[in-house]
Amino acid sequence: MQDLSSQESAQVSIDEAVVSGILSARIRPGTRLSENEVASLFNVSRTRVREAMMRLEQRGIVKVSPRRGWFVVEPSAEEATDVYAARRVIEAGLLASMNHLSDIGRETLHAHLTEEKAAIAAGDRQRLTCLMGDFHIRIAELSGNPILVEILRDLTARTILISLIYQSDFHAMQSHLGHCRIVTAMEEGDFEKAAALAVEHLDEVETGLDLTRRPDPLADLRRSLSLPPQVPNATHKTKP
Amino acid sequence: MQDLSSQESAQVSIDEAVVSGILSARIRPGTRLSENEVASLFNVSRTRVREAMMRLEQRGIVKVSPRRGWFVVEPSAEEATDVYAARRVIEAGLLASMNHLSDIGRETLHAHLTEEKAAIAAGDRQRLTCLMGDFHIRIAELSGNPILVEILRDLTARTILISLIYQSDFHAMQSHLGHCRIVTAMEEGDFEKAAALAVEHLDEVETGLDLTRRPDPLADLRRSLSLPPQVPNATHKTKP
DNA sequence: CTTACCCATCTTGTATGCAAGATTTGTCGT
DNA sequence: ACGACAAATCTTGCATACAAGATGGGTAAG
Repeated sequence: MQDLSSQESAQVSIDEAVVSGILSARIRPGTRLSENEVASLFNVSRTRVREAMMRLEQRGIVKVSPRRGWFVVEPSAEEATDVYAARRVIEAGLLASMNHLSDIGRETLHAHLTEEKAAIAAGDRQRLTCLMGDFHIRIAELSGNPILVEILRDLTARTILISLIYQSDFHAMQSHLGHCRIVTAMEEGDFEKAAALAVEHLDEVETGLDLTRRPDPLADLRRSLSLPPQVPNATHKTKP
Repeated sequence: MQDLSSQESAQVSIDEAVVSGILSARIRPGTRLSENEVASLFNVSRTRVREAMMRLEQRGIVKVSPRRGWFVVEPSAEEATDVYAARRVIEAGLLASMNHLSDIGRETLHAHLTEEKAAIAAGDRQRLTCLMGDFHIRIAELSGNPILVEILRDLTARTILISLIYQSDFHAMQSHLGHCRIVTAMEEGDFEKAAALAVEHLDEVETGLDLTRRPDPLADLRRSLSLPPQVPNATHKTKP
């Protein structure tokens, strides 16, 4: 996660670098990933970049616009609701299927909640985004099922992209409390309740989205120029 | 699905052909997929075959053995249990999250059960394998969530590979009855019960596996020579 | 000033070439 | 008859070359 741009960048897989960049909210939805640029960053030929992109496309993380380029996906409103629905199904099923919380599991979750609290106190928004997603991956890891972990990791990545598009202001404290409630239910051994809370939590987050927003193709430039984001109707066509 | 070997085979995607071959149990686990051979079958260059293989690998359907070749996966016993566990989680979560069975949904499911019955009557085992998997995909489709459909399709493909390795004799009627029970519960509007039945059903099928079997690397040759399958200790090392 | 059009440039799509490693087969020695 | 060794063959890994399409900028016409 350190020196991706180093010329010696040898063992860092392209796939991991992109996913990690998304999970930590360093890469925004719609970001263009030029085969040539990525290739030179990793000191490999386009071939390997393309292979990575194909895999990432299969995972729903990037998309190709024919002969135009590869872009980090910008989930549509419909896709966003699909992602949340899928997460509700899988995470609820996962929690409901559990019947025991191991000691190290409890420790892991508590450590995570502590980190969340620290990030809230520090006001580190990027780190918070990352942690909020990680929580659900931690839970998946408790199942010990790598298939589910993989699925939820990718869905989490898409969730982060979604929130970067549609979330005007996210209430970190609310999410944190949701996580706390889930963990409490798990500690009580009431996994049905935990499942219900997870569904509720995901509903809350989804409700907090503004799905009427269109992804802003100028976001990058806007940010570079330090302009306020998403002024509703600021096109030049004002001619009364 | 017809003329893959036709020289004019144009619009059939390689990915789909492989997956469809697995879902219909025409391709066995461990089958070698040579880049050159596939390329000439589809009248394309190795490049596109490799791209397809990369995607299929990401989906857990093929694996590459470095500098040796691409092979349809032969899930280990551990992977097999992971696949079934994941299916239990997702399918149970899916059913539990439903609250309504539409009319066309009911029709679709009934039509499917009728097909199952017909295949049992006809004794068409290959078709049965295909239908048994399709049932769960049909249910996923009821959710209208393409993400879940895709996930379950791939898990079903792996399930079929698993049963080809570890299932000595599969009790079609038992599975069929399991499906019938699930549909009945859904028609009663009792989706919690349907979820529980789905878990039970998947447990039954998983229990029916003989996970001590090792995948037989000589299966293809054995079948070609019309030899009895899986003679336990038939190595040449018999020297008393 | 606006609009239409064309060409230079940049992007991916696909094929091909070459190198490195694995496997197999044939041969030789015991 | 058996086992070891070596060369030939086949496999993927990766880079590169070239073609086709998309984009953007400049120019000329209205």
